[in-house]
Order: sequence, then C-alpha cells, then structure tokens
Amino acid sequence: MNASQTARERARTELTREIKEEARRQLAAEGAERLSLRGVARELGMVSSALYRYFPSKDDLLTALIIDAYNAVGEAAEIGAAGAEDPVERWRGACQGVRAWARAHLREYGLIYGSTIPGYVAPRDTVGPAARVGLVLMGVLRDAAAAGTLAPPDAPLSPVLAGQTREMAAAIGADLPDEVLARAVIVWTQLFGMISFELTGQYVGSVDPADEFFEYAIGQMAAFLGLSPTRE
Amino acid sequence: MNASQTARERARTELTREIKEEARRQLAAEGAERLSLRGVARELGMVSSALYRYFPSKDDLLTALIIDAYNAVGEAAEIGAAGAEDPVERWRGACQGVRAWARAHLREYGLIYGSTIPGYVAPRDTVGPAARVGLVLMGVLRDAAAAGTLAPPDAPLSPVLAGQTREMAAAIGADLPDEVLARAVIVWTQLFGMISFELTGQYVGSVDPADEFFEYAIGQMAAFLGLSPTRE
DNA sequence: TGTACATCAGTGAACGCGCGTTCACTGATGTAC
DNA sequence: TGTACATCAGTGAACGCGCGTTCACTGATGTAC
Repeated sequence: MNASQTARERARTELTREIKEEARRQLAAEGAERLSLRGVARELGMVSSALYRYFPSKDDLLTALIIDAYNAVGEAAEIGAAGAEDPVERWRGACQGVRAWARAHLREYGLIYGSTIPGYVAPRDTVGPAARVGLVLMGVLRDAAAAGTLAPPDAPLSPVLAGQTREMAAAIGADLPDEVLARAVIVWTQLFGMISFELTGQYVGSVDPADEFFEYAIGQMAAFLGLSPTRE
Repeated sequence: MNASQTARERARTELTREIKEEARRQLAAEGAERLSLRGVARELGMVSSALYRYFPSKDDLLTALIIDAYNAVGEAAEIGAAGAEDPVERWRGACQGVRAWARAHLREYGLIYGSTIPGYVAPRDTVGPAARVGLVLMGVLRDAAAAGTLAPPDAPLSPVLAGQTREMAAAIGADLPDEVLARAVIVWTQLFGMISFELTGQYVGSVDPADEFFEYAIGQMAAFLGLSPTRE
C-alpha cells in the first residue's frame, strides 16, 4: 500500500487499469469497431457516463490501448533479444518474441499494424512506444558491429536514401553504415509483413502453417543483414 | 447496345456498377466502417431498401468490392510486368504497379491487406482474385528460369517447408526449385509489407518519403531472388 | 399486332437496435483550520 | 480530534443520431399466345 497515495488516487489508478483491461478483453473478442464505451461500462457494472471520469472520450481510451500495445510488443522484442549473446540468436529471439505476442494478441496487433481506424488520428504520444521494436533491432546491429560480427554490404545508396539513413543514425545515436541501416529497414518491414500475412490468412494455400517458413525467413534476413554467429 | 439483353437486364447491370462505384467513392472518402447502404442509396437518389434488389446484404456488397480490389491490384501487377522483357525490369514493373495502385486506392488496399473487418468473413470467391499478384511474380520467375537468368540459391529447406513449396509449385503448374519458391514468398511478403508500412505511416521518421527506399528494396529483392538482367 | 398475365424494380413506412456524449444530481472522500 | 467546506466519483435520464433489414405496395417492363 502506497502511503503517499490517497484512497481516491489508488481507486482511480486501479479503475483506470480495469477499464483498459475490460476494453482489451472486448477488443480481443469483438474487434476494434465493436468496442464501445457502453459495453465496457456495462461489463464493469458502471453507468456509461462514469467512464468519462477516466477517459474524456472513446478516442482517448483507444489511444491508451494503442500505447499499451506498442509497449507490449516492444517489450516482447526486448525480452526475446535479451535471451542470447550471439547476434544471430538475439535477432531470432526478437523476431520470435514479436510473432508470439502478435499471435496471442491478434486484435491488439491489428490495432497498431492493421489498417488505421477511419476517423481516428494517432497522437504524438504513440511515436515513442512505436519505435521500440525498431530500436531492439538497431541495438542488435550496433552490438554486432562492435563485436565485429557484422559484415557491411557494399551496394551504394542513392543520395536521398543515404540522407535518410544518416538521419536515422543520428536520431538513434548509432553510427552504422548507411547500407546496413537501409537493409535494417527492409528486414524490419519483412518481419511485420510476415506476421500480418500470417495473421490475415494470406499464407493459406502456400506456407501456412508458417512456423518453418518464419524460421527460414529469419535466417535469410540475418544473412541479408550480414549478421554472423560470434566466433570464439 | 447488346441486343441479347433486355432493357431490364441492361439497367440492372448498369445500376449494379453504379452502386459499387458509389460505395467505392464513400469507402475512399470515409473508410470501410463508415460505409453504409443507406449512404450509398441516398447518394444515388434511391431509397435504401431498393439496394436489396442488387445486394442481399451489406456483406455481399463488401465482398464485391473486395473481389474488384483484388482484381484491380492484380491487373496493376500484370500491366506493370508486361512493360518489359528483362526479368529484373518485369519484376520492378510489377512492384511499381502494385505500389502505384495502392497509393491511389488507399482504402481499397486497406480493405484487402489491412486488418480484417470484424464480423466479416471472406467467402471463397475471393481466393482466385487474391492470388493474381503472386501469380505475376511466379510468372516472372518461371520465365527467368526458362531464359537461364535465374540463379537458384543453394540453402536447403527444412522438410516441412520444402513440402509446402512443392505443393505451391504443383498448384501453379511450375517447376521452380523449392528454395526459389520459398524466397519468392519472402519477397512477395516484403512487397506488401513495404506498401502497408508506407501507407500507414510507419516510415515517418525513417525512410519517408519512400520512393527511393522502395527502388532500393526492389533491387535488393531481385538480387535475393537470383534474378539477373537478360544477357545478349 | 394486341391482349392477359407474370416478373421485377423501386417506394415509403416501420422495427428495433446501440451508440457517444451531456448534464444536473447525490453522496462519499479529502483538506484546512 | 472535530468541524466546515471543497473536491470528485458515480448515477440516471435524456438527446440525437444513423444504421441494417423487412414488408406490403405500386407501377413499369417483359413474355406467351
């Protein structure tokens, strides 16, 4: 029990949590469009207008769910990467972590990586959490470069693209070669492309179930990035 | 004027077209969730119940739009690939065709490659049209293999994945090496992953605008597939 | 070519639904002296 | 420690909205003889 919080404050924190939890439950069961404040209130045994003490509008509740989802998937990537020393294994762990989270949280994944909900505009608060998975990947590459297990590819970039990768490098404070960063964007895209295709059933008729394909693609991506296992 | 059609039949065909057209307009303007039969009828100067002569339910109208969208993006890929002889240029043309279509038809793209609309289940009629873009890619690879401009990669596949690629090969009647097919699924995924990321703003802060990145990635994917320009 | 009947497109009213949000209110919790 | 006032959580009724779908109907188009 936190003595610096009043009972009111504690109750408020707790109820805010419960509202998001119930909203997440309904999101998982029914999808984003069927999620309604009235439904959440009903399930919590409250009157719908009471929710407005906690979230000023439905969009604000959605924003909170989106931020939570970005943080959850980012954390899954971080934990996955943290399980190993070897750069290839860290990369693999991050990918598997993201995929496992996505499969377990279909609708939350759709909320952040599916098509945007019309009428809803993501506010700035989401951009930080949204970057977490990318940062994990960048971290693996930076560490691999430092350990000498990253083979930089040699294909030259166009000036515009090189400018963009240099801005990225500056933003994250890592000095990786431009070509590596451009390739990193490709594999980052590939990761979410595969998960989206798997979850929306686009692989039915080809590589569904996608477990082995996913493993294979992870290996190909690591090679494409120039990652190699630590030599000892 | 088609003499084998009665005026009634012609009117029916025409109005069916107009309904879909207006629905597409509202989809583009408002998004899938805001699309309503009443709105479409209103705009066409009809009473909402009249639409039921043409589509038994809203889901049927959505299905028609989805099929049209798959066909349109498939056609864009086909036309893009048809513009060249060289396999790398055909591949590039197909990718650019798909991207251009997607950028010009944001909501229709979202309808087929965004997150699924909850409560809507895609019927079988969509699977044929949905395969068209993939078939274009396979066609490019088949022709390249026949012309000897496809370098087969040598990494071996796991048994399960090899089985899946062999079923794919059988389904499309092409005998490409398993490894090429597995890589084809990767780049096919990459193509739509990039387009989705571009359209949903995930590249803001990295490679946005994405034109040059897209060009670069297309080249990397062609190399990954083992495609090389025709030698003469 | 003309008539009798069948088909079908479109009308207009209605049903029943659930939604987001506002507002004046009651009563419990917290704060200052 | 006790009292007076301020803050805030939750209530309940209401507003206004638009939706998908059904149904009995009118009148125009098509068909068979």
